Amino acid sequence: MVLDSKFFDRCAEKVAYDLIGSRLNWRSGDKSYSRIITETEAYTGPDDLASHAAKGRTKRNEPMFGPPGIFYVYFVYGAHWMLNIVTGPVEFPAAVLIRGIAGIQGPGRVTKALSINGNLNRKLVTKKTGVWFSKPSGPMKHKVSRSSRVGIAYAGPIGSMRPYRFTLDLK
DNA sequence: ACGATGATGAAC
DNA sequence: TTCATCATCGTA
Repeated sequence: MVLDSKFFDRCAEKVAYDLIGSRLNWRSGDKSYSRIITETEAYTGPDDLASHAAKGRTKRNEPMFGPPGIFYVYFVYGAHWMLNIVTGPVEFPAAVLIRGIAGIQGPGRVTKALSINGNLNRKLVTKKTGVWFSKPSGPMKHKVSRSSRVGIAYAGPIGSMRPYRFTLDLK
């Protein structure tokens, strides 16, 4: 089943957890591709010191304040595009970063593999857009691990501590 | 372990 | 307009 705005209209932490084991789908030309999501991170609101939203509303983070189910794509380190999906509720700045899918580890590598760039920013997550998420309707049998987030030392010891990184546990 | 690389946000 | 910083990655 394709994940719609309703799925993303929940807190980022839950969405990030549920996305593990779900599928990231994309279209390239006339072909479609699909891979299991293996790593995500939640950025949970204005009080989350690791989040861009901790600085308030800016031109860059504007999409985070938008409706759940739109993409937040931004450029870092002069080299890499980061793929995020905004979570609910509307006007509450939160999002989930896609850090890895099967066979591709690292947020910059994911966007590179999918040829994702700023063009996707603010777009709604639908099949029509060309990048979407899906999940089997039955129960999934996998284990999810939690840990602290990567590359956010600027958030300080307290902000960095939150276990908002989710990974698929290979048994 | 470290430099590349350019947009971003805050300061001046 | 300048400056430090950055939700990273490839190379060493």
